[in-house]
Amino acid sequence: MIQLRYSNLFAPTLKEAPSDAEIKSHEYLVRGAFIRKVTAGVYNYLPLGKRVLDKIWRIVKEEMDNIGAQEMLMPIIQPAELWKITGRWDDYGPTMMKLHDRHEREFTLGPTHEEVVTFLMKSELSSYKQLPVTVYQIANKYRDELRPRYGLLRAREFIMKDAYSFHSSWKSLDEVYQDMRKAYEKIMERTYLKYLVIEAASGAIGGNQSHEFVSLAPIGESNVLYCEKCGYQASDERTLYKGKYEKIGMDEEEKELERVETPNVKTVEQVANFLGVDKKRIVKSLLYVGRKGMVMALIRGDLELNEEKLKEVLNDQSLRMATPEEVLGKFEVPIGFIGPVGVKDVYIIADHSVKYIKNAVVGGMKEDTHYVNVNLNRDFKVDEWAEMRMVKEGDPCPVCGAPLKATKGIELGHIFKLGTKYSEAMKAYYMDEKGELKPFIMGCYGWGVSRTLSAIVEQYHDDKGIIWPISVAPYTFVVTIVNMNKKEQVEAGEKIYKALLSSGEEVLLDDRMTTPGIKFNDADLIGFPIRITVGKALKEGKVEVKMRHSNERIKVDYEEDAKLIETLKNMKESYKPEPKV
RNA sequence: CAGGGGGUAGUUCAGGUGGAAGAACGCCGGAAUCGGGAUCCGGAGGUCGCGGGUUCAAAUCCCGCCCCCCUGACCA
Repeated sequence: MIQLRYSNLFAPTLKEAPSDAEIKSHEYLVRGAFIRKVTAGVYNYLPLGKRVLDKIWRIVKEEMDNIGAQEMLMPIIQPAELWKITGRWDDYGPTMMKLHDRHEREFTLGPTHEEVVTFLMKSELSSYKQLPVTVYQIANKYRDELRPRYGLLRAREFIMKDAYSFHSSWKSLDEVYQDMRKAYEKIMERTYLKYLVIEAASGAIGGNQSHEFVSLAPIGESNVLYCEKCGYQASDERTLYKGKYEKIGMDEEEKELERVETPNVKTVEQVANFLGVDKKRIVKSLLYVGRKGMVMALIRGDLELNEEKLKEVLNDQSLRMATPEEVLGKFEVPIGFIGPVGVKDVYIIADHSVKYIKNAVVGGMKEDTHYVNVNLNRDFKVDEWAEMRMVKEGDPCPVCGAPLKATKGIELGHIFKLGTKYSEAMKAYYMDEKGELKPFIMGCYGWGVSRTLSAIVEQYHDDKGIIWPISVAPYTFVVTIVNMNKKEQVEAGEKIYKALLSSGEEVLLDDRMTTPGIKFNDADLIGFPIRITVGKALKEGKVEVKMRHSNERIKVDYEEDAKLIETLKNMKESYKPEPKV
């Protein structure tokens, strides 16, 4: 039996919140001695944090093993060549931590492993008889986040479980996809997280499908739209607009095109105020840079453009907004005054909302001017129409039309049917029954393991600290000896501690030579589910047992081990903290 | 990357018009205590982010760099 007493535990708790903690999970994980920052977005896991991490790790591992996924380990350092084959050296580019060796060969610290695993399978699998195969790993990942924050939530180094499956049929992929879905639901249940499974696909295109597993939290960075009427749940980025298009001035006569002075009036808001028109009458012109050059995207002034949709429509993940300098270089017009009128050599793509605006307002293509009374086809042309708006709360549900509701969450899991994107790019083929070479059909499945710690703390805490669900608690019980100078308290504490240990429970004995207040506050902060207080009640032959979540306290006889253990196990059974959401 | 704030003890922070480095908490030793970070006495602990400059003298002024934090994410 391994014994570790609190007096020997490396758990430096903090009374004050660290100055950079903005959210409770970050504050409590640091104060409770679970983690310590090394540098922005990079953390040490202290012994308590490692214990919690191990529990989550084990849950994830067990659920993967249960569905027949095989654990392996892939390298953190990956050569640039692999990423150049799939084009992601540029697509993923800025988010990757890049480095080079002494010979100036380029590498990345892997943000994910599709390239590596596909390359592996390309060399090692050659026949349909060897398929399907699902492999996974739980390992460090690296992303050079624009701005790391929120402790483990948006970190630059983090621990992720990533699984990859290889198939010779879509049906087989679908089976593993469904298995993964169930496994993820089990992980959510075993960590007691309140969650939603949301559609992350923009439509049923060629069997491509994707779901996110989102742990609910107001501070979450995923925006979820859901429909109370039909049960539709999806990320806002992927929700299609299927509502009506408002007609703006469509009953008016087409007026004569006119260029007006709008000194220093740039944003839609400013233009609307300055000219005294509705924002809906303005056509917003956004310039993007992609693989095939520049693209101008148009959308009604009051709407937001959904970049994900644009990238998908144009099939170009490298798409990004042009910089002000690039805009100036292209049109010799500063941002704020560009528009589609007179544009010739730039591809123009427009949201359907633009179709229904007559006598619109657009940038004047000359500093400090705008065009008014602009009309489609007469004054500008559109090369392609698409649905590209960011759907918001209140917009109609794409399935049933009822108004959508919005909520926020933390993305923990993401499962994706990749299809043959990577296998084709990397020429990873197997031979089928007919002797033909076919690209592997693939799926990939991620789970943010380190991030799960934060997600749990976000849902399970109060103003004193963390309230761990037992399945992930660093220890289930803490035995608190109130007065270390009283021999009988020390003896009773030891006795209970050893009895719990030998009955297979995870327990920590707080034998520190310090005041009770410190012990109680640390216990609450760290969040042990059940505290056994060995103190003044000992005179009556009793110890006090306190539940962290409910504050319920009972006194129990401690003399008889068997009975005490039974009582404690019963209390453990009844320990059910409520998620805060 | 842009804009703003900051870097002084383990932590949270004062100090800043140039003139002997501070508080609280924590830590160490001791006393008295022992059911909610309690009290008293004594003590240790700093390259004031790094480098350069100005000066008799720099934490303080100037220049360069690094790091951290906040806001934003080019929505024209």
